[in-house]
Amino acid sequence: MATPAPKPLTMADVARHAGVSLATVSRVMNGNPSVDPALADRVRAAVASLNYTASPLARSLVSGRTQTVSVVVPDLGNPTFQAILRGLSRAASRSGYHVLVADSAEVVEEEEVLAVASRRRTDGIVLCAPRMPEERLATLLPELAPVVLVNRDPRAGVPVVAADYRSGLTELLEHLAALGHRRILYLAGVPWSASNAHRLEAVEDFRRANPGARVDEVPCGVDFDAGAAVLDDVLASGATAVLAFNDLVAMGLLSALAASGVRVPEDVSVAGFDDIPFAAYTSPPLTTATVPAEELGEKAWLGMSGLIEARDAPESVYLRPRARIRGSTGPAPSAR
Amino acid sequence: MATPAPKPLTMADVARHAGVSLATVSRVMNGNPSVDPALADRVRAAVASLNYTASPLARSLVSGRTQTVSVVVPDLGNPTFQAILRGLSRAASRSGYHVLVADSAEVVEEEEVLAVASRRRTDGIVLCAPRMPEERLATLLPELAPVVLVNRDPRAGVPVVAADYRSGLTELLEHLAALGHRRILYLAGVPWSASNAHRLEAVEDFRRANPGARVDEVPCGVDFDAGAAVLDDVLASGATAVLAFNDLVAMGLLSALAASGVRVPEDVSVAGFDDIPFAAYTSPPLTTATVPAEELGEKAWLGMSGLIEARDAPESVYLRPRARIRGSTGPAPSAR
DNA sequence: CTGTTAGCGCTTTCAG
DNA sequence: CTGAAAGCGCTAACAG
Repeated sequence: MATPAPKPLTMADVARHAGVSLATVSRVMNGNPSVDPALADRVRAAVASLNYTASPLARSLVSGRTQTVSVVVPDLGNPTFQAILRGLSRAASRSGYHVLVADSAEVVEEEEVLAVASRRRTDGIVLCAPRMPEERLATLLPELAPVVLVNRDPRAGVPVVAADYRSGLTELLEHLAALGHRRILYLAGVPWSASNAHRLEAVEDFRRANPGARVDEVPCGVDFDAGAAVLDDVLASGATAVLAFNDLVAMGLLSALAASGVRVPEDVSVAGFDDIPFAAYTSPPLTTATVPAEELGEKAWLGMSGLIEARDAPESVYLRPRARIRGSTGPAPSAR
Repeated sequence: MATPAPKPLTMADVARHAGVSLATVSRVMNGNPSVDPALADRVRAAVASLNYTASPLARSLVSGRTQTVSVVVPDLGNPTFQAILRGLSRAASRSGYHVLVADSAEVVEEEEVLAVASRRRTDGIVLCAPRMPEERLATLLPELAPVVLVNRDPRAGVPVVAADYRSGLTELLEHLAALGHRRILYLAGVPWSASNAHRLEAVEDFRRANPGARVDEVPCGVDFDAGAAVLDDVLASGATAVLAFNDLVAMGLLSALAASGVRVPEDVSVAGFDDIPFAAYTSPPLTTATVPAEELGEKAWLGMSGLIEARDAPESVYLRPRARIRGSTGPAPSAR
């Protein structure tokens, strides 16, 4: 019963149907006011009766605009990027734009290839590539313009949308200090990522301001497994509180801790970062810093749309995470 | 310092540079063997030295293929759709395809508009529209072909990729029965969704097979809040076990239960559905049924790619969820 | 084997 | 105000 492919209509069909020229149809479809109302109506009628829609492809080819933007993320399985994509996608959609998404599967080389390939089919690209080395990024950028960077260090000419990880971690550190913790462990993420570097700055600030406290760093990954794998280091460190690189790591650690009978927060306090949707539902609920990832996505679209429309200057945006205190952090154990 | 937009090269530039005709460049770029190796090399050299890439837009216009597929989901914030998108995106990427994603924000009308608009820019569409009424879907389908449906009832001519919710729920129900539960509550999701209907069938099967047991249905939503909101109904029902529509609902209920001092599973057992990545990390860990959503995404791509290449017949795929028993379900309380 | 010539479906001068 | 005509950048006959 399947109709044998109702070959899509072209503008010529409409023109014929309405008894006007191609150009007139085009004008009407683009809302060009310089068309006789009577003719315009005839055209609209034809369009309606034929159920015609212009080929986006053809109009893109001539106009040079695709009404689409690319987004490249390292992992669609990461709640933070999911939220960014969601915010971006909904915002872009409101402006009639489409979103082409690419998941680089955490492979940096792939990231570059995808970005370039993806960008060629769209009007601009939002790049989430936290671990791409600065140099590569620098050479890549001209090829990608217009581009908005997410969670990278600021640079001339390219708007950046990022969370201020430094102040977020500072709040968390101070929260821990106020609870009496003097031995703190920071589970570092990807060493060469901007957000890790900023967290490290916060750690430095804190050390300077609290000479009596000690903060150690342990290299760690960025996901569940990484958090679970670092259990022994945590136990051996003698720290009374640990700051995980992100919520995923914290949750991995939390479950490893629970499995080995260590109580949280009685024996050790644990804090995450990002405030992903599930952070409130762990046991105990996770203390963390809220990163409004969805808003980052919206801001990224704002930046992108600014660049595309060449409206305003590409202004960078920094969102400030706030400490979100829940049950996984508590007073430092006195007896030690 | 920004280079003033290095207007992208065209094939004509390459042709000139290599001293050949447009057609020859095109042939070389498309790996057409009927080109003199010497010429071909000259062309390749020109392409390399100019760093030329063909315009995807132009080649799409003429070839009628965009190397892109659309995906429409009701909510990019839902872990199940996230996983589907991830699986699909990675699979498509391996075949050199791009993915255009649209989030309908749970608005059914929007779903149709997005699907149509989105589809026009791609070679096919994967539609996740669980709550779209059958009739609307039926009229929409011809306009969208080729299309792969996710989690919908089978139909002629359109491949469907779905989880077998019925057998999944049956396993869960039997697990509960084996634990001695005789009063069970099912928190129903969207009434007119196929997956809800199938769960209801499982409930029916179970009632027939277990006349001594009682299963009641309570209408409910599909997210955290819906699960939390249904707390009073759960308490009032006198049920010793509740089957949530999905993990999100189960988690919402879990936290509401915890907040009101009801112990899980001692006082009441709770099971979810989907086995989202966080289900293992709730407290207690959530008993659920595993839906391999990422695999659904991969299969969806397989189906899509089959349709596009007109290779194999569009065979539907049904993945079978398995009960994943964790700590949130336990023996029915004896005293009641 | 290679170049010339039509278009793909639409926008946009440029005349009338 | 409207139509004819020239492309956008590329592919695919169709001749040589």
